[in-house]
Amino acid sequence: MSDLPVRQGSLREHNLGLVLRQVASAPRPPSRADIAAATSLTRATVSALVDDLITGRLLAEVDPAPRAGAGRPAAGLVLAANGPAGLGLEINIDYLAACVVDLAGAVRHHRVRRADQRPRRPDEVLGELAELAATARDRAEREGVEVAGAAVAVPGLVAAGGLVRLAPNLGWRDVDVPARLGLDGLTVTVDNEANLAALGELHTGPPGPTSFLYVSGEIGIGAGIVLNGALYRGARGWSGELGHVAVRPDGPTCRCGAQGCLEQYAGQEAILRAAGTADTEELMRRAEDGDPATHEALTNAGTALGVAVAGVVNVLDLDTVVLGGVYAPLSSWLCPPVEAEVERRVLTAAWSPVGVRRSLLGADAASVGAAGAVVREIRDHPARWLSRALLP
Amino acid sequence: MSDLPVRQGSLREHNLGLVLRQVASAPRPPSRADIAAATSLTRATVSALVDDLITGRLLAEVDPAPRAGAGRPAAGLVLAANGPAGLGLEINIDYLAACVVDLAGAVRHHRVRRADQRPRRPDEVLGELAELAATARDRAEREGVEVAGAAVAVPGLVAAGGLVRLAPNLGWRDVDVPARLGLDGLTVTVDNEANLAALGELHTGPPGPTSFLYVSGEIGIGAGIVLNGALYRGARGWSGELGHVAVRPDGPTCRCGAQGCLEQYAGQEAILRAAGTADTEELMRRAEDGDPATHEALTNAGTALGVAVAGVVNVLDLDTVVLGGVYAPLSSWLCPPVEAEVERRVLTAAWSPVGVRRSLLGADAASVGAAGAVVREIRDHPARWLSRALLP
DNA sequence: GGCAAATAATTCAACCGTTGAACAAATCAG
DNA sequence: CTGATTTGTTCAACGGTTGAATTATTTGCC
Repeated sequence: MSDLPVRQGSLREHNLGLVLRQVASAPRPPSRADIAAATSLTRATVSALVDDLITGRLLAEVDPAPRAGAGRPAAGLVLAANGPAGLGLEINIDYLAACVVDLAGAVRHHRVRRADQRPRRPDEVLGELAELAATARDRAEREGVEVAGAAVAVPGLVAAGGLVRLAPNLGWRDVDVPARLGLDGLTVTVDNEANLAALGELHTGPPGPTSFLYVSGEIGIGAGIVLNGALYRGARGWSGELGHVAVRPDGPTCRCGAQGCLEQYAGQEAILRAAGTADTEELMRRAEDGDPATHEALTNAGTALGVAVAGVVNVLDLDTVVLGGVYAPLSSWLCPPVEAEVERRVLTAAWSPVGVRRSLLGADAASVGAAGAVVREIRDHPARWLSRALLP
Repeated sequence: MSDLPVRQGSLREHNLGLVLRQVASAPRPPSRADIAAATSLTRATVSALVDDLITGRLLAEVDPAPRAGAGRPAAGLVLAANGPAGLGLEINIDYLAACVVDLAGAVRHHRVRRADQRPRRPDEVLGELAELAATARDRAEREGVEVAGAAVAVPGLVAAGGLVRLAPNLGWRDVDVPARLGLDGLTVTVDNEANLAALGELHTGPPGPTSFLYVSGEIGIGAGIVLNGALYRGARGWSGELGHVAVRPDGPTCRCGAQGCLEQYAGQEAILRAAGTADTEELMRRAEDGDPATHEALTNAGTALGVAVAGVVNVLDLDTVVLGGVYAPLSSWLCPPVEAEVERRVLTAAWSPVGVRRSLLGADAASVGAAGAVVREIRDHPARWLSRALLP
């Protein structure tokens, strides 16, 4: 219940977004008349709105598709490929990533630099990330797309203004990411890695479920929660701490101080320890070779994960669970036990099944999701972009 | 992202609601000028909107409050006490209830009829509830308020259209409540008891937290989830099954088939069994007398509840937990162990505390919340009511 | 007691965005 | 070439908000 007054201009803002989303979700380039029919706006209104969107470089006309029957050929409308684009950045334990996604959702640039970030100081890390960002922006603008904003994915808790309150596995505390990145003139938002990955998953591929849990397995275990097509961030923005849900209340003590946290059973380190190896690549190989000890370790982790996930699904009534991060490549072994626990423990599972599947985007989910979040913001509120785009 | 077109009339609809909510949330009757200042609408616009709302019997003018200084006295605006009202009904294991709440939120009528509903057939129960509803409606209309709709609180899972899919403790399955109630001409909605109680809690007293978990302890344990001031119902409307969250994955078998569900540790029957009594009144007496066995039973139940609640808070980042149902009168003994577990297990609790408190409305939460939900619907979408009110 | 100042509410022309109908543009079928 | 058909634009009308001017009603002061 947004308690803001609504003036005449708000009509325009809303309907601009409506038309834009209509183009975005259409299976083939729609005509102005198609949009009018789909939205129940008038053709006159749609024409006026489309004119604004074309001059604002958000839409473009394409050659008329060959039509059957009589009538003037329709001009197809598509999201502009040379309009504004989003810059997505990711800081993770063992790599940095940058990518550019255009308004149509295409990944125009993507680069990952692998290195353990834990021994480095925040300034070093952010300096290198700024370099990655600069080259990504440069490449993109040489292709004719203008980077309109940036989003940074971080494995930690983020407070208002982009302050990283705590990133335990990086050893960061109270780091002001936007200030130290220094991307001049670009608005920079910072968000939890699981949140942005969940958004990436939400907007990738054909329209899927609009309420789901994205579980991001890394050193810690985070979760992004999408409810009714919108990311839920929590009362203070710190939702998704799935790794510290209790699986056994009197289990081993976690580094957070509590006992029996999920992280102690299904965190990356716990799985490696149980499987008797120190390397995820090696774990994958052993699992593929059918090593029994590895399979047992993965089944136990999946069972613990399933207990925690079932609790969340019981409370939130979600129909889909997506496994991402390091869980994605391991999903063949993790999904079955997770599914079994969910099936057993979710009250409503009997008559409405809960799907458990691996992430579609895999390791790129967070950076692509971050860039996608920037363009999605423009797509949902085109008026802001239009008023800014007309100044220069 | 509501994908509906916005026409001129939508402006009016939104701004009517805006003005109405402004009056509702003001500490004292505001003038038209006050509303204009608060909403940044023009005084001219506010006047026009208020005129519509007064002729629609949603607002009323009161005598000007004595003002300091010069100037024409302002006419105060209040929510109409003789306008539309909501009828709230509740079916619970051991009582039926009906109440009427007017637009201003005042409880104009309230009646509870205690009797064990478990041995009775749904038709009998709904027949008696219809009687209660009829007298409530009669009383209300004799006072000059028009009952505009009804909402029914049920301890079970409700599907679209008011079909009670499953109410395990009543022994109901697939009962079409609106059809069998037969309140002619009244739109009847049905919802889970915990959901409506959570709404009641949200709108009672001074504006409180907008994201919280309402825990309803009865024979089963349900939860109503309020996120950002709105009830979250889940992907299919079956959220809040807190009672079947696993506390100990290998604990005793629950009647749902799974093991170690919270209900087995903190359900009403489990508490009574552990305390060695069969009656809640007796339990209360023993607790107040300081009986050690009773205290231990309550502490153990509170600890189990705390483990489950901490998991939910970790995932959803809520700042408040409200204990309702039978937990409300027991809250003196339940809150401390719940708080202790939340403090220990919620990662962010260290720097942003989570409040645990008893329900303000107590046993009336669900019926009052149901009636409140009806008037809230009118308050949030006054245009619908206005267009209907002008017909007769 | 009368008058100026102050505040509340209403009136009215102007403006903005959508509507609906009329019209121009572009193609196909015969 | 002509009529049918569909797309897209133009334009007067309409609904809703704005802002300034006007009316209404009180207090304070001489």
